[in-house]
Amino acid sequence: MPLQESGEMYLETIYVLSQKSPEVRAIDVGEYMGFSKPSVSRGLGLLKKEGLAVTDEHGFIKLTEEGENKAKSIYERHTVLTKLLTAIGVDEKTAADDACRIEHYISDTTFNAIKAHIKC
Amino acid sequence: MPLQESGEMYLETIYVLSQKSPEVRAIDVGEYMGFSKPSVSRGLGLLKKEGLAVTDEHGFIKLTEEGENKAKSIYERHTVLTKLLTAIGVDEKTAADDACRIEHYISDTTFNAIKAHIKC
DNA sequence: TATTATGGTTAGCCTATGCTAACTTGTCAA
DNA sequence: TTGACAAGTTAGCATAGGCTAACCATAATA
Repeated sequence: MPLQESGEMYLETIYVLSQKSPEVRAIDVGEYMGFSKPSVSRGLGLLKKEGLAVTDEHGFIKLTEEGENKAKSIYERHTVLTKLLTAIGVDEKTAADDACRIEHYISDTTFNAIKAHIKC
Repeated sequence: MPLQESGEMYLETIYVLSQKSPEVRAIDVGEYMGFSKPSVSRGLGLLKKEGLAVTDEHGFIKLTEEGENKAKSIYERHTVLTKLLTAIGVDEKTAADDACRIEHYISDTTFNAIKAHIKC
């Protein structure tokens, strides 16, 4: 099954948190996203079932190669969209918030067009 | 309750269809959206409960003033987003498809920025 | 050692929103 | 008049994805 918005958000959050510290726990993900422990537990379970994440013996969450690739591409969408929006005058915070929702819904075609456009 | 994506789509569809003909029936909405009759029936019921639509004695769907205003603003997002995407090189079809999803998720701030940007 | 705090899971509820099956109702033609 | 089709509704199923309550396990501390 392709990831839904929810799954993409968990993936992206794990990725972002692991940039700051490699020791990412479920509780950190929940805190960051404002979700309860059980929600994270299930969300994470789905990522594991899809082979996108694993937890090591200490309970730290690691993305698999596939998971990391997906997370990176989602995160790239996030940054590119944020750049596009700030470039046309949207404030930083709103741009990031909107990008965070939009990032799950644009096609590759559109994403590539935006990326090319921003480079100009 | 604020409308969800689903409700916005029903509203927009009714609006679009009533531009072509004022006699819009639930079955037409379902056909246009590719949804079953019961789905439309429920969706429409929600719009009625929110005071956004009514059905007349012949079963034709009419938007209330509030419903029409909302529908217009959603549709405007759709057209503006489509324009933005085609302007940066996305093909017509993809632009419309993506706009159709994104339109429900952008803030007023971002929308206004895009509108202003396009006018340049 | 016994208690408590922390982190994770399980069970089960709720809403949104799609679906099918089956019913109702109204119109129209044989 | 009756039978059939078209449109709409009702009942109930499924999935996604939040939540709380309650439980388990491990680690830290009195």
